[in-house]
Amino acid sequence: MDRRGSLWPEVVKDGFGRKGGVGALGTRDVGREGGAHHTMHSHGHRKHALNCHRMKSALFSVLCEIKGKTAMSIRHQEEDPPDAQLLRLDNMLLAEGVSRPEKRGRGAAAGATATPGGCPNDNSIEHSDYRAKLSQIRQIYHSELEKYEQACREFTTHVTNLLREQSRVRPVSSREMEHMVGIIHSKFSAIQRQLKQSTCEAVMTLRSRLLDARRKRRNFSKQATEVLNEYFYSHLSNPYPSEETKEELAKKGGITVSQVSNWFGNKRIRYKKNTGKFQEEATMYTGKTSTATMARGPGGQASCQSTPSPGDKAMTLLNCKLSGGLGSCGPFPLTSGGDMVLTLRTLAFLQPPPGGVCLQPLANSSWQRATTPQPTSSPAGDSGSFNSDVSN
DNA sequence: GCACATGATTGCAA
DNA sequence: TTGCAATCATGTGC
Repeated sequence: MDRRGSLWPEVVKDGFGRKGGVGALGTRDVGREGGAHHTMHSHGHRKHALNCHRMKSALFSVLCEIKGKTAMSIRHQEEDPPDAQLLRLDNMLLAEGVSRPEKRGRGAAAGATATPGGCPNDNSIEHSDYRAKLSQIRQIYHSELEKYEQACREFTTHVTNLLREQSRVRPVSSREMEHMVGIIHSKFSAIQRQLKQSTCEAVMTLRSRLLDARRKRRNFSKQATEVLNEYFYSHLSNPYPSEETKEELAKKGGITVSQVSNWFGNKRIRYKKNTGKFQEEATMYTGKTSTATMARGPGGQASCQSTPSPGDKAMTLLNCKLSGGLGSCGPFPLTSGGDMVLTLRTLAFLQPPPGGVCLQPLANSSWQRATTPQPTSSPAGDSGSFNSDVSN
């Protein structure tokens, strides 16, 4: 990263090595002043000799004349157009949260969550990785920027001092000084631009690796799947968890709320498409929950949302019966005490109320035929349309 | 390598 | 905004 080493001589050359006697004389003199080849004594002696030289005034006027000519070229170099690329880089670094100083906690996360396709609730490993690496990039960027700025300040002071020194033997206008400072700044800003560009590239690479790989997925843990399935099958008549429930499920499963939403979206549609395929799973989970309910006893559930509604169980049971034939229950284990209770509850539930009102929870299960209406007589083996049969 | 499972994304409609 | 449906892309078991 030794850009300073290559830049400094370049600027010096650009500033002092210009064609013409003035620059040549000045450079040589100043160069020696800054160097260690000559003693201060001999240096002062030369200066004195120069100032007392009888030709000094004549030489000075010649220098002024030449200066007048070179000033024109200076004028031509002024007023660079604003750098659009630098602006873009600045904007991007600002947007990525690199330009502004690092904030702790939420501030640091903001950069990551503002990304397209990023999930606001996503605390995945990838995102924490991203934030950590972005933080590293930010630190490097700021330390390098600080270094360059300091170097720029030092060098500007250095050159200004040299020019002041030179102004004793040659005409150095304040305009020329400003011009020289401008050159230095432009050189340093070129370096800064390079730094910004590299930083942008690093951020883009990081993003493409960790954030934009949106389709990267990992299967949920067994626990997460179980939590979700338990809820789904125990609320089969209305598998639409509320926001609070989603949060609860997310917490239980160690996943995000949006992942819970995705999962339920996928599950509903896949269950609806192929109910038969999910029979075993349904049986397993409803069996589980009913056993759990039995073990806990009535009222054992803290949340009524987690308690399987009779309608759900009835539906699962009927699903089972219809797919396996009314005489047998296929894989559904009717031998356990819990399932006996379940059957009784189901039968009790299926009793039409005195007012003759339709079975409410089962009516809710119309989600399965909400958008793709199922025919009243379903094909053999497809028990997905039984709800309409029952509720009718 | 293939088929299937599954989480994520996208476009659309209500 | 939410959910559905289709689709994509990756994981997994064989």
